[in-house]
Amino acid sequence: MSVKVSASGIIVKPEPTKIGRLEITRADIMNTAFRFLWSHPFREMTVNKLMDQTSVSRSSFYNYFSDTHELIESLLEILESDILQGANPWLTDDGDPVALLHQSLTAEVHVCYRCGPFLKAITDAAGTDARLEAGWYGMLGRFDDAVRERVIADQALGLIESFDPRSVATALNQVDASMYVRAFGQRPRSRPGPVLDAISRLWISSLYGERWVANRMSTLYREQGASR
Amino acid sequence: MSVKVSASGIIVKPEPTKIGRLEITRADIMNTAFRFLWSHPFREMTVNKLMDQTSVSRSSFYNYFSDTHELIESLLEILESDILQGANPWLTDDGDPVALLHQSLTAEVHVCYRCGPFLKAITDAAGTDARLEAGWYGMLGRFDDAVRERVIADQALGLIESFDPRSVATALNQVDASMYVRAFGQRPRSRPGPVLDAISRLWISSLYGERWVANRMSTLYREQGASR
DNA sequence: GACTTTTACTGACATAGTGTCAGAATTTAC
DNA sequence: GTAAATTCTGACACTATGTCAGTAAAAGTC
Repeated sequence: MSVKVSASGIIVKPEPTKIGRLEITRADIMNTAFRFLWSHPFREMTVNKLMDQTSVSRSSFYNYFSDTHELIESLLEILESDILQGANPWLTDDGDPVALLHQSLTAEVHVCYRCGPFLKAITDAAGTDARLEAGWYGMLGRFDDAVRERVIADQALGLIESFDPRSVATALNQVDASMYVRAFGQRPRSRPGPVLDAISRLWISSLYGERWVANRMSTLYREQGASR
Repeated sequence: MSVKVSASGIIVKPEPTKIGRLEITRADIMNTAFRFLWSHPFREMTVNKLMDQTSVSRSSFYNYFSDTHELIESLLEILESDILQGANPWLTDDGDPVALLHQSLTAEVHVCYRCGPFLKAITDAAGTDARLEAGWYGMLGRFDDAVRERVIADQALGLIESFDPRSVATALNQVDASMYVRAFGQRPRSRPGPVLDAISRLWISSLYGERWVANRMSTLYREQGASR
C-alpha cells in the first residue's frame, strides 16, 4: 500500500499520505460500534443505527466491512491481544506456578470486567454468523493450546498429576469465558471479586490441588458473613 | 383440510381425525423445528423454511408462536425437566456425595450429548432475543440455586470447606453448559468421555478435594498413551 | 342434513433491514 | 487548473417479518 504500481508498470510513488481518510473513517466506525455495544446488546445494532452516530452515510459502512459480523471480528482481534498480554505470567514466566496462575487470572478478570458488555456482544454475534463463530472458537482454541502446553510442562515436573490436559484446559477456559460473559456482560455488572475467587478455586484446585486455594482467596468468605 | 384436491382435481385424502387439531399442528411445528435444528444452526431457521416442512402455511405459524424465539422457549421447557431429572441423585439423595455427584454429572452429560445441537440452538437464539435470554438465564439460575443449596448442606457437615457457595456454584454450572454447547453443539460431536472426565475433575476437586478425583475417571489417562 | 357459530387456516400487504451500484463529491496528482 | 484517484451517497432490489381481513373446515344445534 505504501508503493503503488501504475498500469504501465512503473513504480509511481512512496505515497506521501497526509493521514488516510480511509483509516479515520474506519476507526470512527469501530469506535462508534464499541460505544454502542457498551449500552446496547448486539441484536439492536443495525447498520442504520450505527452509521447515524458517525459522520458518514449508511452505504459507506460497506466500504469498510461486508456486514456487522465482520466489524465485530475486527474488534475481536484487538481484544485477543489485550487478554493474552495479561495471561502471560503463568503461561511463560518461571516461579511459583500457583502464584503466577493467580496473577494471570487476576489480570484476565480485570480486562474482561472492563469490556464485559463488549465480550457479550461478541458471543451473541458469533451465534448469528458462521465466520465470526469460527473466529471466536479459533481464539478459544488458541487459549486452550497455550494452557495445555503449560499443563503438560507442569505434569512433566510432577507439579500437576497426570490426566488428559486437553479437555481440562478447554473446560477451564470455558469457565472463564462463560463467567465473564454472564457476570460482566450485562449492566449492572457483577463485582469482579467473587468471580475471581470462584474461577481461581476451580483452576487451582483442579490443577494443583485444593491445599493451595485458601491462600489465594481475595476475601476470606467467613469474614464477610456469607452474604451473597 | 379433511379433503384435498390435487391439481388434476382428484380427491387425494380423507381425514380421519376427530379431535385436537390445534394440539396436533402445534406439536407438528415443534417437532419440525427440533428436527431442523439437528442439522442446521438456529440462524438458518426462518419461519418460511420451517413451515415448508409442515402441512400448514407460513401464516399459521403465528397462530401458535409470536416468533421463532417463543418456539425455542417452548422447547427449552421440555429440556429443563429432562436435565433436572438426571441431576437428582446428588441434589437430593443421601449417600457418598462424591459418588452421587459423579452419577449426576454422568446423567447430565448423557442427556446433553443426545441433544447437543439443540442446546447450541438455544444459546444462539438466546443472544438474539431478550425474553428468551431471560428464560435461559432463569433456568441457569435455578440450577445455580439447587447446587448452592447442596454445597451449603455439605459445608455444614464439614464435607466441603467454607467458601462463597454462590459464585462457585455458578462457575461450575457454567462449565457444564458451555462445555456441552462447545463439545456437543456441532457435528461431528466430541466424544462424551473426555468431557465427562474434565467436568468431573473440576467439580470434585473444587468441592471435595482432588484426592477423590482419580477414582472417578472413566478412563485412566496414562493407559491410553496421552493421545491427542 | 341444513343452519349457524366457532375454530383453524391462508394470501396479500405493509414494514424493516440488508447489500449493491451507478454516479456525485472530494481529495490528490501533476 | 484539470485529470485521475479515492471516498461517499441516494436509490433500488431483495429477504424476512408480522398482521389482518377473509376463507375454509369442524363443531354445535335443531
